[in-house]
Amino acid sequence: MAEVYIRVAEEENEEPMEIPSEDDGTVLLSTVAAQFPGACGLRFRSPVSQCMRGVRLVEGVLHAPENGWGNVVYVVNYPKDNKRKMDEIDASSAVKMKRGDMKTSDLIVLGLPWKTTEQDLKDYFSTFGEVIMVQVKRDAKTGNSKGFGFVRFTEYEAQEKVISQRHMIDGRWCDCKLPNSKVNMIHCFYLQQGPDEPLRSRKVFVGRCTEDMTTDDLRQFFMQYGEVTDVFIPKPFRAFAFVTFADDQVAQSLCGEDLIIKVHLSSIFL
DNA sequence: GTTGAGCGTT
Repeated sequence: MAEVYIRVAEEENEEPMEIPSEDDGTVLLSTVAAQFPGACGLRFRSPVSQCMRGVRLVEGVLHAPENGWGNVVYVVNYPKDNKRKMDEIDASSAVKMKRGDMKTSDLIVLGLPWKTTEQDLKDYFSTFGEVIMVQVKRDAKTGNSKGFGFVRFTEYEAQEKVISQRHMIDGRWCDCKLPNSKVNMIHCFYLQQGPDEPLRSRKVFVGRCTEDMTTDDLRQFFMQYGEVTDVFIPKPFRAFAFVTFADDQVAQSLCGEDLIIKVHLSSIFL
């Protein structure tokens, strides 16, 4: 599919702005967010059903509806009641993504041979990029290696490459990972909450479902509120479903709402 | 003087 421009506006009846697609016909959410800070998705009015429909969003990539993007005006979705906060989050993450200057982290190196020294580590990892720190963890008394260590690169690209593969170091296969401490920090960043806060639910209960509702129906419907990461419908039919969003705030905002889905009325609870 | 999933004295 060739590059096209899709028409996007804050509201249905407002002057649309043309946003470029990628070579494969998809549109990046980051491209939309560059013009509409805080955007979390797109929706449009189906010419057939006259209902608003969500645009499929998977990991930041917006996918065209069945018959292509067409000439309809796409309307920007914002996280409900949370525009300001998302502005800040998106701005900071967008800057990091665009400039490619994501900060590197120490990486834990697991499975090192007992004999491996820090010089060995530096020599090995320097083939991936500039190394700014290596450590081999040792027993304080004996000085024996504990069989693991840490490494840090200057370039984020080198870090990604190193994490993505296994490493043969001095005759043993080793793994490089983000240390748990950092993984927790990253989780907190994406969940927009502190490490001590109780986990906020990203999943809503959808009551009064009808048997003709498919997971795709529910996904299409709820995408207008934010990125849907999972839809679960119990089998056999039990008249309810669970919909999980990428953003817990979207889930919170839908709590208590009554929504018309495929003509029927469903009630939303957490 | 050993070992083989894990998570960092400064």
